[in-house]
Amino acid sequence: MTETNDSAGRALPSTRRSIPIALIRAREKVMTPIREMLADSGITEQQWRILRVLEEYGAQDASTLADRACLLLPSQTRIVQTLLEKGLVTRQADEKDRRKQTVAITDAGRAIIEDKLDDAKAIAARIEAVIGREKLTQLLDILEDFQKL
Amino acid sequence: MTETNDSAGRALPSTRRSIPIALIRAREKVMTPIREMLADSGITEQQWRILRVLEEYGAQDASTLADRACLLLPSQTRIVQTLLEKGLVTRQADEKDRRKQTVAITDAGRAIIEDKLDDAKAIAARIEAVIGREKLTQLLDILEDFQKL
DNA sequence: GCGCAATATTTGCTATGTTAAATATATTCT
DNA sequence: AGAATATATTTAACATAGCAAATATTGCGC
Repeated sequence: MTETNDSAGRALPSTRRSIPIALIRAREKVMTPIREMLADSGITEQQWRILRVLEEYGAQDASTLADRACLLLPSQTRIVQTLLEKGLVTRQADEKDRRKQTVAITDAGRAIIEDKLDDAKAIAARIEAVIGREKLTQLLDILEDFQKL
Repeated sequence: MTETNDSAGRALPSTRRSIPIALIRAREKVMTPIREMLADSGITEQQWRILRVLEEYGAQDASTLADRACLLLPSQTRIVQTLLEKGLVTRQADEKDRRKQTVAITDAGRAIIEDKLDDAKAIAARIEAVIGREKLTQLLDILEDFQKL
């Protein structure tokens, strides 16, 4: 028996089959065209995520937004600040609980999403064409399992 | 027909089934215990990747190292600089082509890997226990397909 | 109703990610 | 050989990631 990668062995699995590295590599490939798409709008990937979540779910407090956009709260705070300066979102304290900040997308923000809609869909379609719808579904399901960790 | 997520429709797929977001979320879950493992060594996740690659493949030039550790060259440069200061790697210009920088791990660097070996393997084992070996293999295979993008 | 623990968000600091420009060395072409 | 070009790496500049500490409110218990 060849024993190249026994988890009880002395060595760690090869970095070629490392889950963390594989996740980064795949993500890098997926994001490259998305960043290109956003470049001429002066919008970053994370700013785009926040706009998308706000459009999809409507106005919401900072914590919920950070969770949905998959950002840490400190990052979210700063990104929302730059989006405020760009006039793409609004932010105001909750009436009932003033600790909470409610963030909402503006028409200008919606306009950016609208503007990139076709490009974004083309990118998604290309991914599906290359990977295949079935594998993408499998992938999403497996990735969801990681939340159990 | 319900038409919740038609790629020819008006809207983008829900952020809940977004590949980029799913990849980040999964990665975050995987990395949390690894960061904890490394915290007391004062080593970051990326520094750990560089050490691991150097140990696995031996001394190599900067570009190869960056590619294998899945880092952009500018990041790699800075990280190697801090690893140099910590005495965990060495760096010297290639004799034949002085543009190239050859990076190698030191004994002190190897000692850190050695030190974390059991922890790292325990983390890997836990992931395999939760996700299952078969799904992990599927995952790695699907993620590899993304390189075709 | 005041003091105090709990909650929600922001700030500060260091390390990376990302892109573009700068450096340094090699190679090619004439 | 010398200029132009190509390659390898580093720097610079700005945005985000991640962690710890600071702020601001709220809710609770006495």
